Amino acid sequence: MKGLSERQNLVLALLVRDYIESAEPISSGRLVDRFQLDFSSATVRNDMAILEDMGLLYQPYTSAGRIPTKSGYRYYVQRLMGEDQLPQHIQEMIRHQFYQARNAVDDWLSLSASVLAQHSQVASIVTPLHTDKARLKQTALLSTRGRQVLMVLVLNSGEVHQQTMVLDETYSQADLANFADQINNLAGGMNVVELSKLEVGISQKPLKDLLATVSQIIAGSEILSTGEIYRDGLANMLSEPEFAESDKAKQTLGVFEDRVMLDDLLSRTVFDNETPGVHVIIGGEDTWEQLEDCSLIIASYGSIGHAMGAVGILGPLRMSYSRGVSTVRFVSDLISELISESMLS
Amino acid sequence: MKGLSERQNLVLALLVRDYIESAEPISSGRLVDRFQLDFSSATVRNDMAILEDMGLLYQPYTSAGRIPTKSGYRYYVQRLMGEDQLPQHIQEMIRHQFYQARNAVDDWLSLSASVLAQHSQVASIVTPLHTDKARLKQTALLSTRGRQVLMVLVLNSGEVHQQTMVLDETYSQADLANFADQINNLAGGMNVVELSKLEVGISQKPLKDLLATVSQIIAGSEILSTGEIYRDGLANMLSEPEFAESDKAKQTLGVFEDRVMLDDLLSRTVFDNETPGVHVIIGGEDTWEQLEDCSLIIASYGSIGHAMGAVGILGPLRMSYSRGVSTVRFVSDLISELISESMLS
DNA sequence: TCTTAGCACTCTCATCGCGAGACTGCTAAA
DNA sequence: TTTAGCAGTCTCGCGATGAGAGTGCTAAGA
Repeated sequence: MKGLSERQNLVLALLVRDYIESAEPISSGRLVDRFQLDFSSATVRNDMAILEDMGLLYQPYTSAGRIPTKSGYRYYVQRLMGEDQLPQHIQEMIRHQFYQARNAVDDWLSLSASVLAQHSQVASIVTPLHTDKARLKQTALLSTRGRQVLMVLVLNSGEVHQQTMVLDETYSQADLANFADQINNLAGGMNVVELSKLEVGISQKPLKDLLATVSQIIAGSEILSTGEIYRDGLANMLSEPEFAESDKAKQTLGVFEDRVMLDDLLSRTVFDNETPGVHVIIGGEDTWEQLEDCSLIIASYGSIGHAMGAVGILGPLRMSYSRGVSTVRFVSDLISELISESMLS
Repeated sequence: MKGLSERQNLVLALLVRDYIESAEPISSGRLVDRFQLDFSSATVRNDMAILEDMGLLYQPYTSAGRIPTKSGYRYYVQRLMGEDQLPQHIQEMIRHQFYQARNAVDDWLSLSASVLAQHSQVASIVTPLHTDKARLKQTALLSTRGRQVLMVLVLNSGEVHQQTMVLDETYSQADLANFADQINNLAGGMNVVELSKLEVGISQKPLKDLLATVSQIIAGSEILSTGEIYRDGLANMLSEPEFAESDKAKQTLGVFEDRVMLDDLLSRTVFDNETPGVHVIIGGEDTWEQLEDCSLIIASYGSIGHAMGAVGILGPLRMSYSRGVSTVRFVSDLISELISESMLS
């Protein structure tokens, strides 16, 4: 992969950019024309042949223009693509939208999905907050109806969970407040493992059940696949010409609905990686077959040790990577910022 | 629309059923063959010609078989289609899935979306609970971090809302519990209008802000377009042959993402109608253009006066209406039942 | 050694024509 | 009122054809 000349890099970069715009195989002549190159189409043709030998380009058939291969895109993203920042006025606009939203994580996330879809013109995916090692911070119990109570937990990450449960008998709100206090004193600051040890020693009737529910909720919060995934912009993606045959469209749609795959993918990339920042996954990188014809640009938000989640976009191989990367980076940074602000205040 | 003979009704019914299965124009001969009719294809041809004159069928081109028109489907659904119950063992299976889920409305709804998609083989839509006239039942305040507190409201419908807010100074959990008590005493049982009157008379610093937030949340809960809409099974729908050209697919996908339209549609049908039960909307019924090539089967769940929402499925015109209606009916009844059980217990 | 002009060659794509096949509509008889 | 028979019509698939686009190669020039 070494030894691409300056000019070959230029040819590859221009070809990728042109193809991303036009969605048609790019010919040597067209490249020279459009970009006013000061060398001839024959020269470009020679370079193209070399790039093809290296597996960066291919021809859909003899004597057609060239199209980037997955490796071609990867090379482009890693070495040739300059990342352009999102224009200042668009940044302002997005910030404004976020500040107008209610001060709630859920709203931010669904807004993120819609912002990403709109500015990248492809489909977006946003996973909810998820805590690595959840510890109980605060408990509340509210009577709702008869023996049914609502338990609300705040975790140390700031994440909030709620669950209704039915107790053995009817208690007054004062009793419930008392139970909540006891739980906070007994179990405050504990994680799942510590909770399960604690449970063994408790046998009083309502408290035992309540603690069981607490630890069930906290355990549940540690599983990645919790909560709804926010999605938007599917229609954007389907309007791309590569999804004209509905086979591909269907396959890609499947990805969108396949939580198991998404979870696997996220935990193997954004969450499992030392290098933070934006990840670009091109054509499934030979690991996820269903993603063969798609690229994914994802980043985590939140902070390690506290609650985390992922935001990203899903588009055809032929998507605007520079735009995508800058949009995803901006949005993930923005949410992280908002969340940490809301935690500190 | 009067005066269809017994045999013409039969021909129409068989044709619709056959077309729903095969997705191909149905010829007179085929009908006689497949259903062992004891009259000839020429007779069927005559009846078909009459049905076509009445606008119930049409030919895509001269000397092709026939396809039902929207009116044809409507006639079929209203008069000819017997509704078959979901088979007993499938009912059991679905019930089982629901009882295994956590006892939380959110989980039931996302499960409903997946069940509907799976059993109807088209796409499903489930809107969250929504209260008609929300009244405050119970409040809790939990300190999360510094001056930030989490407010949790239970409405008389059983619906739960939460919102974080930042107070003017830091209060202890005991103070907060005290504030919550005050709010419950002052504002318990009130709706938005009453709350806004109450607010005028209050000027103590934290209480005033807290009450403002309460009424903001309750007001928010009265707007239909609140909370995530659960969706599933898009891939199912795209695999139908009518969505082979991606134009239609894209249009239909748009419907899926267009909350405004969905809200309009739901409020004009399920929510605004005296007749409860399952509604079938065929081809947008000349009101919603985007739905021209789709049918929608929807029903409300919950109960009038308490919290309500809608469940439904979205498929091509050529979908199995009998299956769809019975599935939607079963699921909506089941959720209603579960919700009212969870309220009473 | 690198670049470029020129040219033959290849492959796609749109178009056309044609024949087979599928159904219908009509007519006339039962 | 139903039915058999038949002519007529329209789609669809197939193969041929020709234009156009773009390449690879060769040989000359820098």
